[in-house]
Amino acid sequence: MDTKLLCLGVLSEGERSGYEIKKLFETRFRHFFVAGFGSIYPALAALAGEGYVTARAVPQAGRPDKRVYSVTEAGLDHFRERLLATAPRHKVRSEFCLLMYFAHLLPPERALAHLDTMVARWEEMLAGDLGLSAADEAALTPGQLFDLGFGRAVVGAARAYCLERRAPLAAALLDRPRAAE
Amino acid sequence: MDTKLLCLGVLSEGERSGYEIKKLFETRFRHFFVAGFGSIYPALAALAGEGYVTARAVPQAGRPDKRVYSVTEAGLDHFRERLLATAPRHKVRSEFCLLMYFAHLLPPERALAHLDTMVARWEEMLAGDLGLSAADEAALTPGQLFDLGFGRAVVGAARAYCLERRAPLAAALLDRPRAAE
DNA sequence: AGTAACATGTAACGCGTTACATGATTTG
DNA sequence: CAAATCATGTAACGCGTTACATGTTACT
Repeated sequence: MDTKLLCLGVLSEGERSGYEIKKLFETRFRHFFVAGFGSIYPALAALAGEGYVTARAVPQAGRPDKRVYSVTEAGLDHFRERLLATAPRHKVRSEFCLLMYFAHLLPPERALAHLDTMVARWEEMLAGDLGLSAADEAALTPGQLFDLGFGRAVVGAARAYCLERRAPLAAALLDRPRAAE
Repeated sequence: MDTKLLCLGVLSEGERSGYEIKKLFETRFRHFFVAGFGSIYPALAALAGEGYVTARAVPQAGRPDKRVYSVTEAGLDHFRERLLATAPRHKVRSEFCLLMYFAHLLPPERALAHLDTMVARWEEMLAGDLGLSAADEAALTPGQLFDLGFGRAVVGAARAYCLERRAPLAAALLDRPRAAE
């Protein structure tokens, strides 16, 4: 279970609640990892059951209690071991590419709208979590910095390619609109 | 089930056996979709059960029979409908980025080896399926051409970034090797 | 002699996604 | 007044991965 591993990893940087971990996933890891509450909460419960993390209830004014998790020594050891045993994979699953591949079966304006949607999403990412200032970057570990740059490079390339190819693609699709239904 | 959808898609370009579809996935779709036999064969069986494809046994000399599938009219309609209902998502799941993020918990040479592994894999892709000649490209639909370029742009950017950042990363990791165990 | 390629399938397991369930406070 | 945010969890379903099962031909 990868979610368990990543939870352990972020907890190695400091104690956090499940909700906070989710937020962190949405910012720092957004460009290479996604997990919902339905994965995170059970993962934390399992880690606690295995003795890799401990939970502490933190009461809050007018809010439900937070369950704040901390990694144990056994947890840190386990995390390092698992890291050493992890193979470097990098997998992409893209419905966007699928849609583009079969663009000739779609109304042209639909295909172009999909393209614009993706460009907008990528620009959001670049302006948001991937767009930190130089000052913020000074506080990062070499690895975190590497990941940040990697995200920028890859997402930036996707965006640039789509913008560059939009006009030629539009022309080609409108040239022979084989399937406007 | 996405595998079903993609199988239907490739069959819309012509009849093929499950084995051939797998080969096609490994070449044309490698950079944005992965599926094994364990997904493809059941997917084809399900599509046949729904009447979206028909199967035909092709005897072969000294080999087991091929089951060659063809898409039906209902199948083509269904495919177009499903395409129209598909949202453009683009998801990355990367153990490589995870490893880099926590590189400070790894022996530096291990982190760099992972990086080299990925560069080699990406170069293989660029030289292989993504590296067609201009003559081959003329035969592609606009969408196929777009995907090919997209793959080149994104994979190329990942490769270039890793090569560019290798030396600075190595220096930073060796500067304070916090966890050579 | 051994490995890779050709060829099809089943079954179990793991894991993630989605929907459901609940409830207070803050912001627009 | 509605929507978003904070906050935690369960359960079912879907789907993919992996391992198992079998057998021939061609190449090294």
